[in-house]
Amino acid sequence: MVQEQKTLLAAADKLKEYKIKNTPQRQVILSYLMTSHDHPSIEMIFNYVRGNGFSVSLATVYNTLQLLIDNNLIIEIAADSGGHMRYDYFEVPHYHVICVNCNKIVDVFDDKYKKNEEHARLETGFQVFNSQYEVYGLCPECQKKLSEEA
Amino acid sequence: MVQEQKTLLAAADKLKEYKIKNTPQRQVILSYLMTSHDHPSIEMIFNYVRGNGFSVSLATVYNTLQLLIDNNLIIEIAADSGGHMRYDYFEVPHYHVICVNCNKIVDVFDDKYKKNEEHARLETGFQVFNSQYEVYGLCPECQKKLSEEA
DNA sequence: TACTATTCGAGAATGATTATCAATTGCGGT
DNA sequence: ACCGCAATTGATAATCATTCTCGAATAGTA
Repeated sequence: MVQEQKTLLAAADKLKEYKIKNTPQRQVILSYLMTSHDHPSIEMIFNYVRGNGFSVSLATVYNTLQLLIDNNLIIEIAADSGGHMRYDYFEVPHYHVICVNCNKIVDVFDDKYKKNEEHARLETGFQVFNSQYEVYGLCPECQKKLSEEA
Repeated sequence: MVQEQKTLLAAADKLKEYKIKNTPQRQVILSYLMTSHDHPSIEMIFNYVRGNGFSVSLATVYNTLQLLIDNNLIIEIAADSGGHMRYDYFEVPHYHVICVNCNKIVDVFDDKYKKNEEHARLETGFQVFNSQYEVYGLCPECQKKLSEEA
């Protein structure tokens, strides 16, 4: 069985696990998010689905992503200063380091920041579902580029 | 001297400190963010400025906020599921606990989460400017409301 | 006070997101 | 395996937050 089919099945399993009705569009979108590590934008997801021979509309991409967010399967990242949201599968907790110059997003797989969730619960009385941490700065490439310009 | 004038002067000082040209609009917007703890939206800021007898346009509010963000004086929070950004003065590090039901934002003044910035720097080589942490959950009021409905 | 670069502001333009609704489809029950 | 129906899809229109434009007004400086 080829890799593509495997990840489609893995996505189907995940949908069943979360009691989300399975459709081809949802399967492809989720499998893309589960395997890609490029924090895609809406547009990238839309193109990916069509590029793989499935029909899809923008409305469906938006609806599906909202559904996955509501189920805490993915998170939304406000990285792009151009107002483009980016999406990321979030089974394994990690945080994002974002370049304010080129908008690159780097994953750091360390979940220490999650420890604050318990503190937040005690402090506020909230029932906590999730949390996310973002670091903003200049990536090594942009540091070099900008120092050369100066 | 009345409180309002004091905070306007404080805002003017802050602008000078950051070498940002002082204008009435910027002074009022910054002073509002410095003193209010309600994480206002664009619309709230716009109404506040006009309501205090200053002329302002939406474009100016957007421009000013972007300027303050670029100077790390304030941060942008993607709290409102309706796509409304919220803004917060960020001199004292703290994180936000956000209710996914009513969009309420609660401040928690604990900067432990900031410790991860050093880790991010070592891990990625980024030059780190800032970081923010958000916790998502249900506030006590919405917990009660939703359990009564069920 | 005069100069100049910067900022302001009203409205237009843009573009991402949401709404609409008829046609289609997944899926539990028979 | 088939039915029936609730849920989903998708093309398009509608909405609305944000950005752009550019002439007028203004802040800071000498």
